[in-house]
Amino acid sequence: MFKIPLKVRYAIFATLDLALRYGEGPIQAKVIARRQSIPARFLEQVLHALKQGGVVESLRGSQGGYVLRRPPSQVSLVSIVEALNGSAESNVPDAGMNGHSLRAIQQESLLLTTWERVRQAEREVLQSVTLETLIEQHRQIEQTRAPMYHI
Amino acid sequence: MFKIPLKVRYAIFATLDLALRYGEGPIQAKVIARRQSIPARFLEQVLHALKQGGVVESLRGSQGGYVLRRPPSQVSLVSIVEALNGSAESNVPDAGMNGHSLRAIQQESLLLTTWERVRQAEREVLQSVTLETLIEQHRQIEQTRAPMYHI
DNA sequence: TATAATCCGACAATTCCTATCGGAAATATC
DNA sequence: GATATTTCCGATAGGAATTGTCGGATTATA
Repeated sequence: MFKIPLKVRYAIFATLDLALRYGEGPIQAKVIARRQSIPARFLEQVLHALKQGGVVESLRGSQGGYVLRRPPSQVSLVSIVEALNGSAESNVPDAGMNGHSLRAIQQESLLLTTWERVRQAEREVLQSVTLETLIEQHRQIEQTRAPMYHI
Repeated sequence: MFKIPLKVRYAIFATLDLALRYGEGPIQAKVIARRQSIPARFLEQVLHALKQGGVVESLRGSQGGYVLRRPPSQVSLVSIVEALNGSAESNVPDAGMNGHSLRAIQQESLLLTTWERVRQAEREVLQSVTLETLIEQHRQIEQTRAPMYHI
């Protein structure tokens, strides 16, 4: 239905990178960018947004970098996605609503109700997936594939 | 999480307009556009897409117009949304995947799995809502609000 | 034939996404 | 304290998607 914005993809890969090294001190944006093939300057912005959203912590200055604010098992994808959307994401078309009839406004609010349910459904799925979940799945895939290379 | 594209909003309002007059013969795009405050020329395109998606039927020539292909209770929002997206909507970044490591590809497919679940969740909600559902809700809102105007 | 409608492709305007850049602020290290 | 390193912040450019317009072809009614 809806595409994954590149921003979100980058954010997940970056946090996944941090998760794999959780507890080993801060990691620089530049390093993550190289490892994950993400435009460095763009990733800076993404990480900054993640910081504002409380997903990561930043340490400025030399030897600085980024760290997950909580263990990978506590970081759900919904927190990442919402950090990037500024968690404002008002879908209400307040502007352009001038001169519309009461009927139109009611139709509008009706639609919003439905869309709210859609968003809630999205949230529930994303909330159920954490960075640890992804890492775990990743490991399982590798384990089942590894034997195949030996045949 | 995700915004409602205007296209989709228009499509729902248009089909809702058709639903309210289901069985009364074809309705012209121009008429719907006026009633729903939608740019007429743009609505034509939207209705055309809805026709390709099998949601509406069109009757060309004088006295022509559009008709729902099925009764309002049989038209779910998912069919409307998918009609507008051409139901292709591949989210796979096949291009730009060159030179990526196996690890990156696995991460990618991992993400796709999760996103597939998100999309499925969206679909389920949208499938559960039909034009009749919306009309019914609309009536209920009006009924509960009507008494307030008399106070 | 005249009129009214959809159909179809092209295209313009606008908004959003992606990406880059320059420099300011903060911090560790020497 | 000086220097190097790194995040922080705002501006902005390029491109893609969305939104909207237009002209005329096609189809059907009367």
